[in-house]
Amino acid sequence: MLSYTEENYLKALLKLSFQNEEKPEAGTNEMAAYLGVKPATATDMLKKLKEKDLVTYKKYGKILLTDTGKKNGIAILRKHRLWETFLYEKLDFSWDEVHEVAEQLEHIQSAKLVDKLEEFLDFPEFDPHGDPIPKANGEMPVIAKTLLAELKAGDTCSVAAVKDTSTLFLQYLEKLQITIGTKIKIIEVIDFDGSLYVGIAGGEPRSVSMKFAESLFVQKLL
Amino acid sequence: MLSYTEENYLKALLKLSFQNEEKPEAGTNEMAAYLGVKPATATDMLKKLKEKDLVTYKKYGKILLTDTGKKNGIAILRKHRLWETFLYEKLDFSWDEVHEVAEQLEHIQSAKLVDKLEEFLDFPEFDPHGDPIPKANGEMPVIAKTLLAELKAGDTCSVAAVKDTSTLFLQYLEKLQITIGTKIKIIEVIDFDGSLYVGIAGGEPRSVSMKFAESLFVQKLL
DNA sequence: TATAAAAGTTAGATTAATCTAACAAATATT
DNA sequence: AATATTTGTTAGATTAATCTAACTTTTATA
Repeated sequence: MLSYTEENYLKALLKLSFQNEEKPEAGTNEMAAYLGVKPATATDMLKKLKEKDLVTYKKYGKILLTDTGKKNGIAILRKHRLWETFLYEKLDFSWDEVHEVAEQLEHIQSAKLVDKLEEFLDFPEFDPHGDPIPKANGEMPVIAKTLLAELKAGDTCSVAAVKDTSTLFLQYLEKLQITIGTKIKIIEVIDFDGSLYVGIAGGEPRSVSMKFAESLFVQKLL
Repeated sequence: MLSYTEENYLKALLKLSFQNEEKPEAGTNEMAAYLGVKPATATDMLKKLKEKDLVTYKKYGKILLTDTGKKNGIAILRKHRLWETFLYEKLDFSWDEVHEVAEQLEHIQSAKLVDKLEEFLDFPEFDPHGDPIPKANGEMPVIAKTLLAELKAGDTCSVAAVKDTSTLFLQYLEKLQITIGTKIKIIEVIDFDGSLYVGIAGGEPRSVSMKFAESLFVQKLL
């Protein structure tokens, strides 16, 4: 049985492994920063996780999840995203409110609960932020991720997921009435600062910053 | 902010206060036994709870919840019973499965979650075991509790709640197809051993033990 | 390549919750 | 009332997760 804290470390390592496609390994400081603890604390926990065969790592080396570690991490991610979906769809939580509560709910231990919840939600494939929800067997659709910033003038796309899940960004999206599935047309790319002039769901054209365009995953439409 | 453990102590004290109507105060050993810890541990925690003004107690004296302590305890009970209702009604958990998971869910911190959950469940008044669910303001219907064992031959009643919530008893009830609201008619009281000869929902008459009759709360019907 | 900077580790301390063993107080019994 | 039993407390230790401060290793840079 994993402790609440151990689970958080595994989830963090999994998330970090997603962040840098090429290299799924993480560093102690990186991990500590992600979890909001000091590096010394992370080192200690790493030893424990290694003892339990959840990570491979040696002193001053990189950290990598073992198969078991990854399996556990994915199970937690699955719970997190199912709960987010529940909060958003059934309890009318807003986009930016779901995360904090799901952080707690993801640690509830009950295999039956997770599976029943999934069934109750009618086997959703994506959470409210557009991220894929792992299946009970650990499978997880890998989606080609295109940033809005990668598109060119004339392209049209549909919002697929948010890269930045900060409250500030999510609330800004809500204000712009952008949600998963919203259509965006790139009218012009401003080379000077990388900002885009876009049409959102056929509305009045407006400008969005490069930072904005790099925080949104989209699916290019024909 | 209360810790997970502190919350459990408050809930235990509240439950114990319900158990003995007349005297709502509890003893150290009683409380330790209820929580499955050693008396020494309970004493330590008591000091902490006193420090936080959640209980009144002095050395070798009885333990009593303060108003704040009671308010907190009721809030936890409210969450517990709402979650039990959710599991039972929405996720098809059985009577005897809900408790264990609700024990975990009751510690999730989010006022919004509780209130939204209550709304989602359409403001239920009783949980699956027939116990009243406290309202957001702490109000809780106090129901006159009659034991099945108190009735006489010829009486008819409707099952109101279970006193014993052990898995064994709940599964036995399920086997007998007894649930909240089931009608029971007392055909005969066997003075020899206190057992009852009863008709359950108009079915074949059968005998139930005194222990059984003392584990079920009912509402007498005219 | 030598050194400075960054990254990571160790040692020692702290806090919360728990335990055991020994002791003290209150209650019950003869 | 004296004593035995039950009930409750204290002291000291343990474990998990965290910290700070000092130290070590690796990596980057002049």
